[in-house]
Amino acid sequence: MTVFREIKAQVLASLGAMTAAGTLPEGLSFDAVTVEPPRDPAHGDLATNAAMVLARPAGKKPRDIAAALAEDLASAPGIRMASVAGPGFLNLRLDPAIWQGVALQVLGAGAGYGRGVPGQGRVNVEYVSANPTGPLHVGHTRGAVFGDALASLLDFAGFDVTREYYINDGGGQVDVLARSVFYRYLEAHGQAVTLPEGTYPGDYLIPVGAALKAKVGDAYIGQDESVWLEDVRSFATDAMMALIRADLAALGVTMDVFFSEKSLYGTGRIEASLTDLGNKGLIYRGTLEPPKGKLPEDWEPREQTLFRSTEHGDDIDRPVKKSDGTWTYFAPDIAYHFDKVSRGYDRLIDVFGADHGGYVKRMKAAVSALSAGQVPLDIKLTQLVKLYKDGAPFKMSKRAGTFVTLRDVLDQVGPDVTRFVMLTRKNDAPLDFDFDKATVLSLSYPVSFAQSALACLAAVLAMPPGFAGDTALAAADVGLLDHAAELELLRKLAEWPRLVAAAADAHEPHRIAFYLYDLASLFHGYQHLGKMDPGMRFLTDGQPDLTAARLALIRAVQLVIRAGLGILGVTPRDEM
RNA sequence: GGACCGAUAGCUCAGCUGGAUAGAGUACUUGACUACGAAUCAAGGGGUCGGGGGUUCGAAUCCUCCUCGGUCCGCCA
Repeated sequence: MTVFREIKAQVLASLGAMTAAGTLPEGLSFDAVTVEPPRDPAHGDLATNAAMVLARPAGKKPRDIAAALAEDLASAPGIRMASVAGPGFLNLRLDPAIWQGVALQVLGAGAGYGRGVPGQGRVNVEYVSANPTGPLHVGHTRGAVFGDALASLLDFAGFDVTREYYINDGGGQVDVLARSVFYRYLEAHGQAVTLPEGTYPGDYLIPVGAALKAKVGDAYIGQDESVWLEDVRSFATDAMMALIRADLAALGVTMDVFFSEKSLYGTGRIEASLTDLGNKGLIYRGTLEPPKGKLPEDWEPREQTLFRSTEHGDDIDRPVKKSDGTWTYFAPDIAYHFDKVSRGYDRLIDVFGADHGGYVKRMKAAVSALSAGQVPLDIKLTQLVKLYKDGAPFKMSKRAGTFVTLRDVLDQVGPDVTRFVMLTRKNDAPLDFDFDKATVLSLSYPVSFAQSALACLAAVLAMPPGFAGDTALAAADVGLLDHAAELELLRKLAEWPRLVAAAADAHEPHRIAFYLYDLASLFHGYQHLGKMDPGMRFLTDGQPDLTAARLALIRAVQLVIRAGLGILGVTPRDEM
């Protein structure tokens, strides 16, 4: 039972009593009633808007309701004072024991403090899903970090999470990859080749060509594409996926499932998913309206096989077959999501780059249709990463050789800073990533801030003989924690479970990062008091009870910071 | 022509899904350490929340119309 739920229950009980006493009319909904910490701590520990949201339906003045509620709550256990403020806020000041008890709650739960109860449901998070045609670049990194942190957050919140990568190995781009590797293969045999336009020029394919030579010798030299294409494609795709997995591992990302698009072809699975839609009357032959505005030169109306996605919220119907009868890219994606739905997930999450924004509605429409509206799909778009160097925008170009890979970023700033920087903002806001700030000024980044708090905590907690162990600390007299700074820290710790639940619900891992920053900041302030005033040091000579209480508090802080960094995938460091 | 996302302090970003006087970091100004880690702390200045209209007790947040920036719009995935 968290503090917030406890007090909210008190408020609801009082409202119920007021209804029974006739102060409030019967049948009011209390759904809109919130009990939250006010923005300005001077207003009290908690505030409720009950009077204001009930005023209109009850036909009473907000301040009158608030006054009556205050009277009823004044005698409630744990509430020291209730006062009406502003237009009808009811500010509550709690018995300090309520907050002090939080330290013991944290110690009791240990690393699991704030963790949601298991059994929230099965959720599939698909992220990265970069084409297997080259190493990950900086744009993929954001999706990777975001998806990974979101998955960890949901896991912490009590969901059963699958982390999944969709390998786009079924389209034309892997044929291009195969041909590119074939040229490198010829090169490895000493032939002078110039890479034609439209192939992948990257150096990373040179060793793949050499590896192909080592595997097949000269068997493919002079042979027609029909002989080698399929084998080289498969060989090259495997090589690229090995590269990508290594990149992900360097970033600290591990997938549970790699799902191959190719596995959907020739097995009847695409057909089966479209049959399912067909049975629901959502597949038809038809001709799309030409796009408004600039008309493609070669536009002519053509009959195609279409998915009636407008039935499920899309703006126009979408083709699943090209005019030549082959599948569009949308068709295997439908089959893939059909597969995910049929694997029994309660909810699906896709993390896409911003360039897939136009794809969201049709994918949601497909999942809505395939699952008969039973499985919600949330699509999180990560906006582009704008690179800066020396304060100026840094252009990424494959041709100019200024292509910034995930490896480049990791080599410069390391995985922890990369992750934290990318997580200290919302996924749908653009991100400016400055190499200089991340390198030269990386110390001022929040990650270091949180890390330095951890280092300090570890140093202090390692020091005192006789206080080691959470069981010893759990016996501390936390009633001694009555300083304003201590109560502020306790209130922040009390928020953690609530924050985790809200962040998981909103699919917003960045809230964790900001919370950790705030918590570390409060800790630094608290720690500093000891520098000014010897009486405020953690280890107080001759006062073992006070020392134990303060160690219990900062041990709780340590546990929460570690748990939070764990969710973000940042390595907690006890030494800087 | 249309869809989606963004616009908050000089700069980089939060703002707990409608709450009270809009907050951090950074930069700037001022002050505080000879080590329980200054990789820190305290204080100060800095804002028409892109603009107009609307909804209500109350709007940065919701609805609507504009402006600017980004992404995308049948046979690339």
